[in-house]
Amino acid sequence: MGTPTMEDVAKAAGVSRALVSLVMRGSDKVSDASRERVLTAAAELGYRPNLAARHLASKRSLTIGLVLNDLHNPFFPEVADGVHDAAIDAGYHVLINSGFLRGDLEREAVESFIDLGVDGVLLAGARISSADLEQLATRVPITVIGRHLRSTAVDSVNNDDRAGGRLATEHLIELGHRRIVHVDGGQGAGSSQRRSGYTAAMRDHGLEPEVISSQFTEEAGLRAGQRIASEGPAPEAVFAANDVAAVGVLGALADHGLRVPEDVSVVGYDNTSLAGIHHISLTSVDQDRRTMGSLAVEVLLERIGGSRRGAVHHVIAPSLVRRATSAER
Amino acid sequence: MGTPTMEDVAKAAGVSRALVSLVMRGSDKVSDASRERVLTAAAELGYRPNLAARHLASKRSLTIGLVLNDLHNPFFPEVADGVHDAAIDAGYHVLINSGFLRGDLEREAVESFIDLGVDGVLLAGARISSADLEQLATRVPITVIGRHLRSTAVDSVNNDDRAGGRLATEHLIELGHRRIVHVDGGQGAGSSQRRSGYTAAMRDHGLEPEVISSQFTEEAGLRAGQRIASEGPAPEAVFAANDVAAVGVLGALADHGLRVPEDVSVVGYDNTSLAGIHHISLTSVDQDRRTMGSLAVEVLLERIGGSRRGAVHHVIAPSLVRRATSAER
DNA sequence: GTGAAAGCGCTAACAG
DNA sequence: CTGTTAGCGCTTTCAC
Repeated sequence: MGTPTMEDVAKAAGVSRALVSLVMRGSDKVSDASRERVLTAAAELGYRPNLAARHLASKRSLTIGLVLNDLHNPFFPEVADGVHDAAIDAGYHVLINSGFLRGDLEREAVESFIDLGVDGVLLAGARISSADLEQLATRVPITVIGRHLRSTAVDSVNNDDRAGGRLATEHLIELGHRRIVHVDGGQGAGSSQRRSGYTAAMRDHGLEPEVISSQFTEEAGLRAGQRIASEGPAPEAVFAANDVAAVGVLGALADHGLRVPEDVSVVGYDNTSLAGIHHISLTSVDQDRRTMGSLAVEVLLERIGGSRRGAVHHVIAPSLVRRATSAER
Repeated sequence: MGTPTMEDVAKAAGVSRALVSLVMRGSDKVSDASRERVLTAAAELGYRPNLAARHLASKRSLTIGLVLNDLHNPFFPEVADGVHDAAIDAGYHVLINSGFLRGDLEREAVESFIDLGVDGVLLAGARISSADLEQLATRVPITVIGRHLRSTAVDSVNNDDRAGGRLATEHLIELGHRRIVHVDGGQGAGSSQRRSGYTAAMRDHGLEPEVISSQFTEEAGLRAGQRIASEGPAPEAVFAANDVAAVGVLGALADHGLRVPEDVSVVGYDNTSLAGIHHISLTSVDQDRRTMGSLAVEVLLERIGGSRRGAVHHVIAPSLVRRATSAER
């Protein structure tokens, strides 16, 4: 007879189906004796509630969808850890989808989460357009992690990328560097703020900003590094918009015989596990990803629960972690 | 009136609900005129089929669940890429869950996928017990990636870890090394086969195997490396059971002033993106993760479709990728 | 506390 | 080709 249903459990326990439903949902309007009977009957039959049916009837799924922009960037797994912790605590399940670095696929991922009936969606490192985001937010509560928003419909949790960009740049300036090139993150989340923090810090110190357009991937960092190393004299320092790109830059510099940090200092962003690897030991701007993930869940659940109307935008302060790739001139 | 339902579309298009259902499922038993009417009505209303309802009624969800053992290990995202490609081609959605390196959590992840009603489950790098696996397989089709199985109920796609272990070891032997230590992967998937390949190769060449028990994490590799570097004279070479652990070993060796490959050669396993990073340039055993992911989807869909009864266990050949961490003695 | 009845939005025969 | 009729397994009033 296939997998047991609530009906089967009710029959086995000698009660009505509605009573079983109450027990399964942990209601306190059930006598201990009945609860006991139902629970043992359910255990004996190996009964498990059918989520699709529950969801169809109740309009809630106790599930949130998490869209990660790029599974290959170690930044995201750590966000996912924080999300999981907080979600489990709140009794929610988490389902993950990858955006494969593409805004259109992110949109699709969100849509399939909506079709699936999740109660809310978390977007990490989102590259999706603001217009799409606003539109999707009319259909499901959305919180974005790691991207700046001034939306009234979508909540966000982020670090202060502008301050982080400034932090990295001023660190290099303090070390005595004057010609500092920024390898930016293109359309990536937070990229323009990091760039603007860099530019502002340079100007403040009477230095000329020099930006190379790039992407949040090692591949793109490598290409940027090759340009830096081959076109004219090498700069004194490079600030890459994230760790993954910084690693690409490091590789290109090494290929061209440039020593780090003796010839060129390099700073990254995110302080991912990559930066901590002994052989890389990359100076990087840290944002507490785990906390951001947990905070995002809280914010999302507030909106799902309807305990808040307006949007909230959390911004946490980044900090600089000094390692071996940056040194005095 | 909330989100539009099939009923609304039928009304707007002036047809029956069943006809709308046929159109939505892409049936060819519909006149072009009707199809057109239905499609435009659906588009105007912004109608999207409710997956929970569809699933409840049809017993199929066109969704497969992918459980990744550890989001932090770059091995898994690449498997996920292969899985996604093949699944999309077949018209299936993929949902991801992390096992957080724990067998019990993997089990839970599978169970929640079952509750959700996925058509099949893919387990990558599974650490779950065989007994649990067999039990779960009675409830949903399961294919395991990267673990050796002799099950008749669960399919698997794997590389030949024993051959890979031998490959790595013989590479080091050919380079003239005699004292080669193996840092193993503990309970990790494929670990015991890699170890046995190592042991067999050593014995074949009249060498004494030396195994240090460890894990598939950088942290564990670091500890193993510290033991190797501090207890007595350093070995001539180390074969670590995966890249992540190898990176830990590299860090520990460097901390102790040992040069790689001048003092010690190091080989990893998986040939992940980590191994290719310029500053690491780790010699490693490659297994084509992307292909494994795609193949696993094919195998799973065969079973879901019922086109095969018995279990199938694919084994692909690994290959060695030589880089800078291994050199002649 | 407990049971009966209605229905969530969709698919799946089965007639016409 | 199109419409009718039953449910899928669960939640949710609403009486008892």
